[in-house]
This record gives sequence, C-alpha cells and structure tokens, in this order.
Amino acid sequence: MTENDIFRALADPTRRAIFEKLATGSMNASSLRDGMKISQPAMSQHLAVLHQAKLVRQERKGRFVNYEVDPDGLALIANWLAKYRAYWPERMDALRTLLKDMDQ
Amino acid sequence: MTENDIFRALADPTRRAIFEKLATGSMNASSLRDGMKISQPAMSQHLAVLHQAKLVRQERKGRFVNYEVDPDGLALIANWLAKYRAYWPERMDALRTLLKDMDQ
DNA sequence: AAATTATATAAGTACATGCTTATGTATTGT
DNA sequence: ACAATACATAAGCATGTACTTATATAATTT
Repeated sequence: MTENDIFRALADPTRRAIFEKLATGSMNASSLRDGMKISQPAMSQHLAVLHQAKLVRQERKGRFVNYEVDPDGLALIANWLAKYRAYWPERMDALRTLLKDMDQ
Repeated sequence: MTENDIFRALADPTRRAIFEKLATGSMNASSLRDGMKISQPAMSQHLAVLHQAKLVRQERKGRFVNYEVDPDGLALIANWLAKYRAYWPERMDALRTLLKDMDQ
C-alpha cells in the first residue's frame, strides 16, 4: 500500500465504479458484477488491485468472498490532499460539511 | 477537467513530484526541471497533462511560462473523497486539523 | 465422490502511456 | 534581421495496462 498503488488503482474508471458500488454496502464479487458488464476474471483482477492499494478489504465467507471499503486507503488520500491545504479554495462546501461532521 | 483526467494525471509518480514541487511555490518549466532529471519535452508533456486536469494553471511571462497549483483540481478530489465520508476512520488527524482551519 | 458454484490465476493480445529525438513556435537580446 | 533562449508539438518506440480465453483452486450441494 503506497501512494502510488492508490493513485494507480483509482486511475481506472472501471475500478472507481467498482469502489463506488462497494461504498453503497459490502458485497461479494458476483454481486458487484451484477449490472456491470464486466467479465469474472476482469472483476477479480480489479479487486486485487484495489486490495493491494488498501482501498478494499476481503473476507472469505464460504465459497463467496465478501468485499468492503477499507478506510486505510481513503486515509492516505486524505493525507495527500491535506498537504495542499494552502491551495484549497475558499468555498469547498462538501469538505466544509465533512469537517463539521468530524469535528463535533 | 474530469474526474478521470485528475486521477490519471496523478497516477504517474513523476507528475505527482512535479505537482508537489509546484506546491512549494509557482515557477516556470525550467525551474521545475532543476534537479529533476527529466527532459524538457517530458516536462512539457507532464505539465500539459496536469493542466488539462486543472491541477495546474499556466501564464506566459515573456518567454517563460509560469506554472502554479490550480485549486480546481484539488477541489474535485476533495469532493470525490467527501462521497466516502461514511468510511473515514475515526482519527484522521490531518483532515480534522484541516477542517478546523476551514470552518471558522 | 461427483457435480456445481464462486473466485483466482495464467498467458496472450490490443491499446495506452511515458519516454526519446527532431523540429516548430514564441519571445528576447544583440 | 539574426542568434539565443524557453517552451510546445510530432513521430516513433518500449513498456504498462486492461482485457480476453483457458484453466486452477476452493467451498458447497446432491
């Protein structure tokens, strides 16, 4: 799990879509495939990349493997972003809200 | 400037290094090259990619072109990250600090 | 135990990407 | 006007990446 792993993992739109879907709730690889016009091996490979980047955790449940968002990867991005706080625009509403939530 | 442009731009370590250097202060392409073992065309191409992603602004100053960090790109990353706030770890200190800064 | 289901891995291929060398364009200095 | 400097663009090439098909592994069901 390096900065490089993370950014390369997120560089692919299919992988971002998978991650985004996973963020709506943990699920196994087959469920992730539903409605996603992607082959089984392709999904497996994408999940491996996301996993290596620590954007995703996996846990075997019988013959399924359950996947979920791994906060570690997100934390690394947040830290990367924080380095440039001097350049953040005045009105960054989404983040402002976020901060309030966290800071209570 | 799309989400895709941004993540692809940041996927390359050389480009992240250029961006990081630029974050220490605006400078022209030649200054960016100093100490960076990279050819002039390569630098120019990287800057074009960063520019298209709105991670960098450019302004011609005589025969130099001055580059600076463009907050627009950073804002897009922040918004992307904000979508996953449900998964942020409890103690994300860098961001907590950041929020305080922004929130008053 | 054999068949089925879920996922992973291997090998090959087409295309994307980051570099190079060569050349073009813009601006300044003499 | 000409040379020099700063940067951009074009074309070619080597490597990386995302897919495919084929096959392996792991767990469940009958």
